[in-house]
Amino acid sequence: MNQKDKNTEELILDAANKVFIEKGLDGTRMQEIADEAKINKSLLHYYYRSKDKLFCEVFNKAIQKFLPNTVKIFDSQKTLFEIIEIFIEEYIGLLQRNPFIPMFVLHELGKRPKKLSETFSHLFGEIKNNQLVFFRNMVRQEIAKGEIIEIDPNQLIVNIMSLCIFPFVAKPILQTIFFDESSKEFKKFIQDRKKEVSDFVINSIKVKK
Amino acid sequence: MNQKDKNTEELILDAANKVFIEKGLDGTRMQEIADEAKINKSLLHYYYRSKDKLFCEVFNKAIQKFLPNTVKIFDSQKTLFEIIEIFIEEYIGLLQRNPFIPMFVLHELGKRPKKLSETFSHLFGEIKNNQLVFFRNMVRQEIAKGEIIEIDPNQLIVNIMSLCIFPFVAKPILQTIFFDESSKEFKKFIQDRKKEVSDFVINSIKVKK
DNA sequence: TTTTGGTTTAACCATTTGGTCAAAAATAGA
DNA sequence: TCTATTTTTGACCAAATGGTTAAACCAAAA
Repeated sequence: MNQKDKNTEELILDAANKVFIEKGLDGTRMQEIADEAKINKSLLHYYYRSKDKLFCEVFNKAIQKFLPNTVKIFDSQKTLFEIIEIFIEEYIGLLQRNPFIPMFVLHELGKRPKKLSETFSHLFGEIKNNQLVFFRNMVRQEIAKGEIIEIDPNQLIVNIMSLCIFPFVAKPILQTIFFDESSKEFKKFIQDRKKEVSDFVINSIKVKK
Repeated sequence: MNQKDKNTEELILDAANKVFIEKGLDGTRMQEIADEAKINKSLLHYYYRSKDKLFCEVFNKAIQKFLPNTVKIFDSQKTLFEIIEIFIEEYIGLLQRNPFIPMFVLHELGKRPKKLSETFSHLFGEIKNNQLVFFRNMVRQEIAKGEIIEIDPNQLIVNIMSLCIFPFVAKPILQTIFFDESSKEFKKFIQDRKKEVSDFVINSIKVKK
């Protein structure tokens, strides 16, 4: 759908998405969203009532993208290593397409952890009770089979998430220190990580026979 | 030095430190800093001229804490594995004592990458030209000696930094999903990571003979 | 005690900001 | 075409915000 064909409501949401994710809730001015959408500021309130309501729409979309959608990947037919490989490749790919979402979501959650955690608890619940349980069981099975070393499944999951997400959160500092501000080299570095991280993790937990 | 014995200038800096790091530049009100320091708002301008100047003082202190001080650790007498072990233990310890610094520094850098990167380029330069060179050479030597597997030193460094820093940036979401909002369990999880991350990294790169 | 210097305060200011409202414009239905 | 409904606009508002200033305060020197 072309930007021109979209109705005002969608134009606003797109603009709000861009500005909020770039500048955060506190750093965003309603006027700036209106300018970005090329519409009158009053329309923001006409369609979304308040800044906070509009923010919630944006945050909701963002956190749904950010939370890994593992339903398709977590498949009992695949080995643990296959699952890890596919997950890392797909999740880094998702972040390549949405590089600012991690900082946006994590920063807003950090500023208002209680309120936002409660509002979106249903999303976390689904992960906690389904996806995490599946993965933890799989890890424990592989440990029992002697395929991987003893490791706390939670630590393993956080390790994998850290390795995928952190470079996007730290992009400016990494680009300065490692790549002399070259965003091209940084992008290549990220692209390489799809394989690097996968190898790094599997190499660490695999039992060599 | 007791808080009561400090002079106004220090009281302000302490208060600014707390509020800025908690709420970020945009989320911070000058009045809130004054309240925190229990002094009149005009004194903020009397001692620090403007919000931006005060912010710079706070950010400068924060980024200096955040950038790993490896001078003492990077010692040619130690093995690479020793260096990695000590670094991870000490750096996670530093973050335990300053848990909000990573999000603060990375978020502000993300919002104004050009301005802040330029202002603090001297700090980055020192790391780039000394500490990183030392570590990269050490990694290449160990690869040549067959002690560790082939790996891009930059990827290894980013892996280590990711594993140390990310849990602090993602604290609220991790605490919700993994530990049912129990900050006690989260703290134990972090404490355990001092050894977990170290093992995870070394296990991944060590050549088994 | 008086003077002098830095320090602290309250009142004040200009601008910004989220938000409202009534009227105008556009659209759809009869 | 005329009417009813929805959409859009610009003027406006109250509160908040960073910042200024003149006067008050206070401790130390003369």
